[in-house]
Amino acid sequence: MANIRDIAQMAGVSVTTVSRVINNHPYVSEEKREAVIQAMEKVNYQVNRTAVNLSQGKTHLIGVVVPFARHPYFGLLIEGVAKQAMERHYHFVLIQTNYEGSREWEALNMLKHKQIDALIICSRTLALDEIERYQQYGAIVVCENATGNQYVDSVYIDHYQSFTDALTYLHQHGYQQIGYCIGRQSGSNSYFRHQAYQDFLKRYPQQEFIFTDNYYFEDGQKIVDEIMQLRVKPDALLVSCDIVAAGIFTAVQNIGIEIPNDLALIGFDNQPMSKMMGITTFEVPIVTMGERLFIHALGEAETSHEKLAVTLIERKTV
Amino acid sequence: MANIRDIAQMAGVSVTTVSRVINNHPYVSEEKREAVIQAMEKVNYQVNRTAVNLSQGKTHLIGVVVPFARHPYFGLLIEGVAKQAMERHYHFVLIQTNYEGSREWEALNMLKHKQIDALIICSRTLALDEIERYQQYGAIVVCENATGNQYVDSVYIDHYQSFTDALTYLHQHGYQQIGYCIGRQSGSNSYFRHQAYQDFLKRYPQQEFIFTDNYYFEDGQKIVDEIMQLRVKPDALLVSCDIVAAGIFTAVQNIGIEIPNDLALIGFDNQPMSKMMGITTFEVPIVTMGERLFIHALGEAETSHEKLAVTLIERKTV
DNA sequence: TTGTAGGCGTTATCAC
DNA sequence: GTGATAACGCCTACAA
Repeated sequence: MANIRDIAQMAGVSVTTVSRVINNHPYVSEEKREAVIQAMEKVNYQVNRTAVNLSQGKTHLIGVVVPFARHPYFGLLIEGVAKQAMERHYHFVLIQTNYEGSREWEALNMLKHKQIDALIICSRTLALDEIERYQQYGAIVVCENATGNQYVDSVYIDHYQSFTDALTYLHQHGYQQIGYCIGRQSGSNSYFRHQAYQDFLKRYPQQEFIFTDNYYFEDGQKIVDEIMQLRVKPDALLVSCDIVAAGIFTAVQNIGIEIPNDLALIGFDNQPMSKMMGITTFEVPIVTMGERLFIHALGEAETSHEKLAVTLIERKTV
Repeated sequence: MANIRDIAQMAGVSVTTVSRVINNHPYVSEEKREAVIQAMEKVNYQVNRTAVNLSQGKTHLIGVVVPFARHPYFGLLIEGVAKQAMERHYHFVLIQTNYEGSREWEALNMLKHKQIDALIICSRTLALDEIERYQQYGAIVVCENATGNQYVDSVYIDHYQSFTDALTYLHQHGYQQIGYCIGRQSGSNSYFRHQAYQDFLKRYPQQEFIFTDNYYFEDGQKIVDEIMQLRVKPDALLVSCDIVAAGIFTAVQNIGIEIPNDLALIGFDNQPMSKMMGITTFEVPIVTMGERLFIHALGEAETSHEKLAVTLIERKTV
């Protein structure tokens, strides 16, 4: 494959001139430009991006860390990132961690080794102060409330507030035994939601119902099975993601539990599926969040920490 | 940031020696190795992968082209690719095309510009002979029957056969008005399925029912709406992906259509969701397919074209 | 076992 | 306008 020197020789100019025409820089006469273009076309010249990267000290690549790539929530987040990446002529390396710390380290090391320019961590298991240290190698953005942290940027929604709003809404509609379903128990976002739940329980004492490790549609069945084992059952459920809510909605139909009379449901994210099933949910601007994460990764955001608003969509499950 | 030369100087050795210890090459005395390691630790030395890439002419990166990253089918495919990539210390750049040709060109150009070593095309809209030409820049693997093509590798399942099997199975169970639901009409895999359907109709004449542009759960509702408009309705549906079948299954419950009596359903892929809902489906080894795609991309496959087997999982919707 | 020197393909800084 | 030439950071004959 021809390189820039070959082209220079063929066109009878210097590599500088060739570089200028490649990058549309000024100060090159029309004849020489023409000659260079001729030469490039003749041998089907293509720039080697690796060389450009080395020379510029940039890769035009950012890393995106997700626990599960095929979860609808992260799917939308990725979509947002991809959208901005494309517009700005960037690409991204997807790193699925399954919440294994070693994979997160690997992503961090890619930053260290200059394989990527910046890193977006959509969800993490490593401690934030471990992650912070890698900020010296490139921008790091997390998708959780990291307000006050001076090393990493963050884009997030106020999970405490939205959970509180949802609980209050259910309470106002007369529900008295409210539980919630979530993915993992640990994690920053889960923490805020749990806090909201605990604070709500202080105001309106009732039994606690928490269902954990729920990520996918089929986990809805699992939750319903668990509920059926209970002597005292919840009469309303806050479900951290729509697809699980849809699973509950479906699983419940065969066993004579009526929604919303016997059981109310509030989902999160406003995935298309919840619309079709008429599930009351919170609209979370996930795609926008992905886009903003990317903007922060490029260091083009005005503020370090950015909160996005959510809105309740009232449908038929409350 | 320190480079290999700095380390060499600090340790009082040559860059060659440093390179040797970095890459665990033989022929370096214990003392020198120790000195180098000391120096590296002292300044927290990290290799610059871009430089390694340029020097070796490899990026250790492969491109993965999908139309929609958050579709469950492609999600599983990506999972398979990711699995192998991790084991072999590769990473991958995800390119979502939305079936826009320009995005596919972009992926092809990444190969040309040596930003990636190889390219996996999970689904395409560009013509295969356009794609073929880029094979000179790196291995290209497609996820469709490309038997006989000498430029690109392929990993695929026999859609003609599985569709034929499914149609026959439905026929044997007494269904007489069989239709099918699919994503896009064009595309190689769709072509084979359509052929199977046409050939079946020749053997057992009946009205034709084809529902296109169905990708997600909510499209099930769309299909059911369309069916309700029909004077003559299908009594069985072959659905090219489980999630759509699940959507149909759900949409049908409110309008008094009984499954499988009024309408039989056969899905594809055996996604967890179909298990939960008891949907009869074909088990397609999607994750394995992703893994094999990766192996082919690395040029480590024994044959150029590889067919994977599918099996029918009988459940309650036929 | 070790080191020298050239190469990988660009970009960027000067001087002309 | 144009062109040497030195980075960028690493690898690898080849020589010693």
